[in-house]
Amino acid sequence: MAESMKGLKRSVRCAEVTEEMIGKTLTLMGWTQKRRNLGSLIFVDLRDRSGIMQILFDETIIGKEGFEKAGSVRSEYVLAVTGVVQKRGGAVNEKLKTGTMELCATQLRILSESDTPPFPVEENSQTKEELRLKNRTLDLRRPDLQRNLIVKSRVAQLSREFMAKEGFLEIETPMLGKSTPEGARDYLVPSRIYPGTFFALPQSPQLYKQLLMVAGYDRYFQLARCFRDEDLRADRQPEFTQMDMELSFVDIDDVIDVNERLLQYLWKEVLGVEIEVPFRRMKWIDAMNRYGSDKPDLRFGMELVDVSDVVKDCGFGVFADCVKNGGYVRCITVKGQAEMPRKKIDALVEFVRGYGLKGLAYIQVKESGTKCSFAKFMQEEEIAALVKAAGAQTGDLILFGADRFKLVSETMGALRCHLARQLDLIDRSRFEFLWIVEFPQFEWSEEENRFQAMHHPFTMPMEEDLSYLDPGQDLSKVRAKAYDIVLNGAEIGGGSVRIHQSDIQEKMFECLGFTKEQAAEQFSFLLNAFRYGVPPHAGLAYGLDRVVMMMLGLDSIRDVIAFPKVKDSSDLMTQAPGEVSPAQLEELGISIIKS
RNA sequence: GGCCCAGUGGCUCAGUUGGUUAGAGCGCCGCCCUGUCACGGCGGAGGCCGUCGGUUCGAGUCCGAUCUGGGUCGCCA
Repeated sequence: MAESMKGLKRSVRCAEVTEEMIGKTLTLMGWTQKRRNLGSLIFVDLRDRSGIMQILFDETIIGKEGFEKAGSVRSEYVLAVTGVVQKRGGAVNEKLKTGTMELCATQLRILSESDTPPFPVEENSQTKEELRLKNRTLDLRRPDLQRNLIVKSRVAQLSREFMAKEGFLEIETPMLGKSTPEGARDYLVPSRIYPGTFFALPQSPQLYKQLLMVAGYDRYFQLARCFRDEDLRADRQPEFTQMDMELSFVDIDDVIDVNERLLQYLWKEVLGVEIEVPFRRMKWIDAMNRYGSDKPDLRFGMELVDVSDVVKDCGFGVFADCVKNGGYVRCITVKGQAEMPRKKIDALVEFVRGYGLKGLAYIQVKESGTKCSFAKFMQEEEIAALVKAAGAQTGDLILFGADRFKLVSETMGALRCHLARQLDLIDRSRFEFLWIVEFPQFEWSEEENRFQAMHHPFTMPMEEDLSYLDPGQDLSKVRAKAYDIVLNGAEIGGGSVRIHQSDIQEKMFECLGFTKEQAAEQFSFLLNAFRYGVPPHAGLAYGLDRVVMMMLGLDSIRDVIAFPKVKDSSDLMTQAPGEVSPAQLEELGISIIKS
């Protein structure tokens, strides 16, 4: 039978008991982690979000009735225990903060009983995530998830403090907005007043924060919930939080400066880690060439080498033809892996095929001689030239890919990361921050057969490239004043200097294939606002969840979100999304087509 | 939408080339135990192997489909 806590007040959290409290009478409340019944002594590990405190039940002290009650306690029962803090009679438990002490109970109340939990509530759970997510409240009791969410709370708190000190105002922007054509799929919310019309949940507060700059708020900051109806990944949820900011009268360096100091502050305060500023900066094109990624992991080397020039006239048709057709041949040298067995190499070939690369050629620079997978097409000197160009030494394995720029670069970049993980080349304790700058303004969309904005249509082109900002020019030459902040191979944030001149904005829409009418229809509110005096402005947004995930070295974003969605964007715990009543649908003027 | 991995008692797993009553550890239940903290001892309950169909004398084990979860490509301005 559950008892009331009437008349009791919790003194401290379980692991907040200190040795100074020895001799004092305290009341602790929490969940039963473990019960050890020795017959005439019962030990209970009482747990709350602070940690664990051992409770001792001794029949000679608590009496027969209390002792019997203690005997009925099971895992996850919620207890209120009053007792005296004392040194442990037995050995000290080094694993616990409170391991030298125990609470000798004089009174016990069972505030709530518990069914036997479907899986153990413990750190480093081995239980399948599906079961944990179905019982998320139990899962959230686990110390590692509690730590993650506590860190996230602290990051949010410290960011607010820091930004306030820097003169940023926290201003909320709407959740119910207007659907915009480019970008991710929107989550839509039907309007009841105007049947057939819809609000869209924000993919980011982008336009609102620009309007706040136009309105003169100067420096804006917000922890903004954002929504994107796209497929999930280990580091991507449809619903996430941006740490979003925008500044007026600034250029790139001002934004970078304040953000480097913010990150430095967070890492110091949360992890006690000193990170050096300024961070390295790398041009997008260099990142693609050297790492095959716009978010390179700098914790290890194994850079890509372009050997297109070396092989353009070689006998191996795959390589030579690729280069002749405007493609590239790129390789990575894997130190000390010349003896990698065929089976493992085949697995790597399978890996790159997943990215669309047709194959992987290789050279094994062995003690006994060089073994080349395409030797029959090559002269010996040609192979030697390749080995030299790759910078390989005896004992190394060189892997080659050949294809269009983007495909071969990104695939070899992915292979680089894959191998680093497989060969355990990554120092998990390091934090390698990096700014990627000078992104292309436009990206060619095969699907739509037109250029699209790589960042978004409000991003300022680099001044020196403005002459190319014209539908008649080669738009691929335009670079953007955009920047991403990358940490250990993950994009944790990004932003740009925005266009604040209507003529450039109009050109931009023109380049993206918007007619004047379309632009006006979609963005009239922005364009109107821009008629009345726009300050130069720039901003940046972090994925808060991802920042915390990287901070803690976690592999899954679900571990920093209390109630995450699973792969198909549903919620295993609430079963959302769910059907709604016909009456609700009718009110909204919506009919469902059953397929 | 494609590809890959997993699905066996409450949990984590093992199940040999398809062959008699499907195993282990933990957990759970009962009894015993004064210093445990992975407590210990004794005893016990609990699964028809995600689902459907097929091959076979016979399937957890082979084949097909499907469901669920994970990873990934596409997608994510």
